Amino acid sequence: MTEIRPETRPEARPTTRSGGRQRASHSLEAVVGEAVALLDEAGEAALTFRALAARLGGGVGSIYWYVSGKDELLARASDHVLAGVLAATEGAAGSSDPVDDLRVIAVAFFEAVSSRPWLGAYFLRDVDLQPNAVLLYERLGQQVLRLHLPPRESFHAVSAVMGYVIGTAADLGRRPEAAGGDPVEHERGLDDLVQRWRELDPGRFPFIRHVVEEFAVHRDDEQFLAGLDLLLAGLRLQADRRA
Amino acid sequence: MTEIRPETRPEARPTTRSGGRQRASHSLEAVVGEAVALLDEAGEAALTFRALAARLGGGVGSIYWYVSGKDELLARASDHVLAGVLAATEGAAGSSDPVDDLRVIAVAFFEAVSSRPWLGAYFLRDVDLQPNAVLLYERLGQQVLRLHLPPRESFHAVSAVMGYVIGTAADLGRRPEAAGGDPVEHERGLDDLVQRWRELDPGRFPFIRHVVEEFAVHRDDEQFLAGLDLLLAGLRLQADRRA
DNA sequence: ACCTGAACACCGTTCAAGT
DNA sequence: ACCTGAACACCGTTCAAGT
Repeated sequence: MTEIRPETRPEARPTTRSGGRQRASHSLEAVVGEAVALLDEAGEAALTFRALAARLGGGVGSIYWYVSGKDELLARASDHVLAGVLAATEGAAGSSDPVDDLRVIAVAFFEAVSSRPWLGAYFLRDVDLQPNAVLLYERLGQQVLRLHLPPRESFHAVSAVMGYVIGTAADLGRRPEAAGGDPVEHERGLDDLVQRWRELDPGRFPFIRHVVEEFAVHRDDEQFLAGLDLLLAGLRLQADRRA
Repeated sequence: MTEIRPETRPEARPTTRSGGRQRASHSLEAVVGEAVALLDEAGEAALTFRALAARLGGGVGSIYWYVSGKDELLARASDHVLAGVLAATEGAAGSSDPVDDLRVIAVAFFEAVSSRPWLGAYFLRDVDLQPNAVLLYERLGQQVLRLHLPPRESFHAVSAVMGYVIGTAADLGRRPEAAGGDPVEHERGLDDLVQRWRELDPGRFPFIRHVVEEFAVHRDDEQFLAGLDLLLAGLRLQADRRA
């Protein structure tokens, strides 16, 4: 996954005045960039106006000069990350199979969201603040366009892919290792759960008993891909029927 | 959708002592029930320990006798709602088509989550606190079991359906009318967006131009069903191949 | 065994005052 | 035009004190 992060950390530039006192100087880019850095390093709970201000080397109040509040900050942070997804899928529309291309974009999108559980909740909330989200929507859609489905089916197909990506990513991403939690402790908790599920009554829980060993060894990314491929198989079927 | 809510609002029972002073008396059921009522009436932001205590007619501290904190309260609230989904899908395993039955359960699940955007984030977070979530998972799984897929495919199929349901529901449910916002104002904002999208450059945004009129008239539930049917079509295909 | 509510350590947001 | 930081109105959580 391509990270969008300025090469030079956007430090607050202390403008030294003749005499002595310093004032920090920011920019929207610096505010949003540091917010994403804070989120990536320490998770959603760590993004505080006080913590962000400290990182920027200034006061809390100055952040409000650039964003109207925390909602807008997170909306912009979300779009900032999406710029990386767009960059990573720049040439993804090249293959002869539109569904394959759709898949590549969906995977890049998934990778960005699953390591950032907060992203899904703010994706495409405010179109004005999130031009990259609109571009990503359009890029997913352009692959579907090549299937020559009617508008209604085209709209539904892209909505379905986005819903699946965000839902699965948020679901898998909220596990401790994705946030700042201890992976070892998480692994132990998962083993405990598997052990208890192995001992469930097969009469009452035939399904869990049927899949528990798969659950024990599953990998999140494979689980995501398997479901995505079911969805895309359904889409292919629909496209073939229409053709 | 079937609501699980006690017929008699679980008022705090003031235990009158001879002499005069009263003390509220709660129960886990009352605490969780009132939490869900508060969430349903006024949204996630309204669920405050102070507001909940006032509703229960007691002090803030007493809530901590029943739950360890806000996370556990929301996990239990989530499971409380899921009891309704289970009740509503009690006889859903009766048809001759397992995928149809899977669909019925998924729809009931979707209805519960889309009107409660907070639910998805807490679904199946803590298996010990959420027996109904496990039962719902098992019930979805039992339909898949009838397709006689290998464990790995079975596991992936149920994971995919759950991911899609939660993702789409959270996405659609965060629109203002689902929370406590003004539906009229929301409608106006949507009209504005549609108008701006109609004027986008067709060279740069061919997909959005292709679907904008569908977007303008779309209904959330139909959008959900269309995507679900794509996923289920893929699942059917997989089951047929294996047979 | 269970309830109370003041107190604590945080939040996001505002705003008069600065430069 | 932009930055500052004290102040405000909230939070979730704790805990000594009650019954």
